[in-house]
Amino acid sequence: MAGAERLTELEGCVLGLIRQRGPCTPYAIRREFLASLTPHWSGSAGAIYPLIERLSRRRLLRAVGPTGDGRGGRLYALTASGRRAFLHWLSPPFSELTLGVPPDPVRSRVGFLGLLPPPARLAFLNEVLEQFRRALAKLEANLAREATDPFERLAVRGSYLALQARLTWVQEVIEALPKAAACR
Amino acid sequence: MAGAERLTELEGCVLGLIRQRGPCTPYAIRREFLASLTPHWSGSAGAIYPLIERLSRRRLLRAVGPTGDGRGGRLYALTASGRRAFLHWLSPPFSELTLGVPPDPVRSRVGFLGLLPPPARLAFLNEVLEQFRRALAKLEANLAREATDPFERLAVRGSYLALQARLTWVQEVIEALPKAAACR
DNA sequence: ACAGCCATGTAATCGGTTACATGATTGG
DNA sequence: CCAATCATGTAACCGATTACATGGCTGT
Repeated sequence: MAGAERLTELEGCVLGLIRQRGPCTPYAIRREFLASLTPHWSGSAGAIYPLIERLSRRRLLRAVGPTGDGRGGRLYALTASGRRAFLHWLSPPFSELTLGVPPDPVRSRVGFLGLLPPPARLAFLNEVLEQFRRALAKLEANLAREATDPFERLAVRGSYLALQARLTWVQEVIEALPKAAACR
Repeated sequence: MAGAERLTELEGCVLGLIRQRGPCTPYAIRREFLASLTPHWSGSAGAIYPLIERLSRRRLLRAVGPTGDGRGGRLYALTASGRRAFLHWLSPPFSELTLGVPPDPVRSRVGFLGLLPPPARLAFLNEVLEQFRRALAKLEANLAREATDPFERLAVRGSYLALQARLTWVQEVIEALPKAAACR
């Protein structure tokens, strides 16, 4: 059973994108990440091209033809075992890392807020609040505009709700600020 | 200006922990991550010991004495520039990566849910739902029990709300399932 | 005393980032 | 036609992971 090792999160996403969109060039994949709503993956060439190469050597991807634009690029598609590997990545059971509370750099910092001089705490929180509001507005616009795949839409809705939850939480922290300062 | 390069997320957290708890051994730091509510950092020895070493060479940490347990371990504390670097990490302005929507492997997968055979979709979502409920209960217990630093508490509250938001979102996805299946 | 855990590391590997190189394509 | 951008890569680096090695401490 070839290529049966587990997939990275990024590898799973790339397989999924190619499966959804049909045969793709590496660059088309890159663009998805470059335009992505979450900044977590840079979509750097140094990530994508070697990844495609890797998955090709594992026979999960296969070049299925030239792009035709004279740049020597090629279209890649999933093989049968690629489809299997993708479905396996997509389906339960999931690891703790998949299901657990995702990391949030703002949350980490709030945990250390007591180490900031009290006046700076409110400044921190207000700054975060404003940025969150801005991001939320952008997401709203995005949700209103695009008519994509219903599940992609639901995923975007997920980031919207996540961001909204973070926002109300920050408001809660602001309100708790005097009390927190007192009990230090 | 020595050691003025940016800190990793993990480096920032380690500095913060040592600042909060006072002089620490590397292993004490490891335990924090091993017991952490979010599984994102493993707290592996191979991450922590070299990190402490790195920050020491950058003069952000300094060994301030032996542990006294005869194992040759040492207690580390922040230097003056360590405190500066930490405050800089902790304060605005923040990068896009810090403020943006954090990654969520479940969310990624939901975006590809249309590629799963329809009966498997509900199974996926129910599994996630159950796991989230379980995790939520654990977090509740944790919030009820521990009387820690108020800001750490608020951070835990943040993960609670994040998890809760994910849960209600999954329920929303379940309800949207028939409609989504129809419009494929 | 000895088994098992605590604590401190090290080595190999791996996936992703930044930065660079190169040629094709396109717009003014 | 020439500059800017598109597209395809490659090289060096870097931080974190897993797995391993070693030795002190502790409970029975």
